Amino acid sequence: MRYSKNHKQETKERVLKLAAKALREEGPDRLGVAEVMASAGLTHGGFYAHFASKDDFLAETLREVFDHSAARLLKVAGDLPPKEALSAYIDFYVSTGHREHRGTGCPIAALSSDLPRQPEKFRAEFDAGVKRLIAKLSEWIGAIGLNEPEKQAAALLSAMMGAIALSRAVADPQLSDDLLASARKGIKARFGLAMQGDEK
Amino acid sequence: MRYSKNHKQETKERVLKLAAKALREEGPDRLGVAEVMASAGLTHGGFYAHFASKDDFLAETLREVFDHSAARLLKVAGDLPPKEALSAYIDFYVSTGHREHRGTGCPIAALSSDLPRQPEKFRAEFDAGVKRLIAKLSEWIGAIGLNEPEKQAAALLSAMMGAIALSRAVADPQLSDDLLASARKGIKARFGLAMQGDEK
DNA sequence: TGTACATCAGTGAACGCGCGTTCACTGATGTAC
DNA sequence: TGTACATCAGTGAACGCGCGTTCACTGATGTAC
Repeated sequence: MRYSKNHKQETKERVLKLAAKALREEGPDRLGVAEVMASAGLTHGGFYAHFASKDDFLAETLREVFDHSAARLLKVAGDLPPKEALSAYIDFYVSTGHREHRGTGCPIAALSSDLPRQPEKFRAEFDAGVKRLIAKLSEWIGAIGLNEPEKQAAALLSAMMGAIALSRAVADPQLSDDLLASARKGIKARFGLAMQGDEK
Repeated sequence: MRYSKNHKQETKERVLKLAAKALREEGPDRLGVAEVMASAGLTHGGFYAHFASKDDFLAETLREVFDHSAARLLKVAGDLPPKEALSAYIDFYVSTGHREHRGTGCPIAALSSDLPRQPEKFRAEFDAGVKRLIAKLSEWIGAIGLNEPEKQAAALLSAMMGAIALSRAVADPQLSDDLLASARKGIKARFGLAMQGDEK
């Protein structure tokens, strides 16, 4: 089966796109090579025509995930002035919608406790993604006049991802909802942001 | 080898104690039956004399972990008045010491992103542990006069566990340190608690 | 007090299974003539 | 324009390995006589 020039690359991108979702849903350990190839309509043998190893594949997938997340941030808050952007992103992040869609959400919230157990390549990609997000948050925080914006951005991110991670970890829906609402309120208050159209 | 009356129970407790550490370090999926038995000086075959299945074993181990965590909370802050207790516990939790010792730290921070992928039994044990901790935090928060103490306690816990989880997830030590310090500062400020002997 | 027996915590070989990885092969299509 | 050939993305059987689980067996010790 010989195909057009960029057929191979198209296949790889299709596999990566499917893997991006599966990685966040199942985590790096449970995500299987055969499974992700099958989801793309391929057999597992072809995997190594695209990736040198599962480790390499996971690192590439994580990069794809962070790229997509960064694009989404711009879509949600890219055109807004800093204060509104920060507020909109917090509302977008600390939400029941985000909680419910692990496969398309932030990889930091979905994979945090997997990271200490992953190989260096994966962790390096994770660090790069985290730093990119902190840089963006830091821009907004600096622009609204707060000091030590980088450090505050890191703390903000840890509070947001903690809220989503814990809201997914608990099985009790009432506790999960309350936790999310209360965390969002607390986080926004800390940055002097109003509650816009928020329940409670 | 017939032993004294409670020999079997002693063995089980020894296995659970070792598993408690391994569970937090390796996570429920990577933790192996044979491995934990070997760490107790036993062979894997004997495992099923103590546990009905790996799932049952994991749930029992998680309960053991939460019991130990609850005891530790009392040791750290049990005798203090509410405001000091809250402050001491936050300092204890959001610390580099806690970050560095996954195997003996809080299971919520160590396992959060594993939970959505775990069986119901494990998740039920996790919920029970989370609720117990929130109840304790809620007591302190209520006692210092803040309103909606349960919801605030849940948000507090999510901020604390997020700080530890992210500080472990990133590989860059500088970022990890800064993040922890900044998160601790923000969390304590939110609850009107002073920085006692804190760097910066 | 001494002997024979029953108990049962723990052993270790074996099982089926899914995993990541390898590799000889296939066969549709672009290219050369 | 038509035919022969080279290419190479993808196939599928096979590999070694570690996993959770089962089970016939062992042998030191408490108990019965």
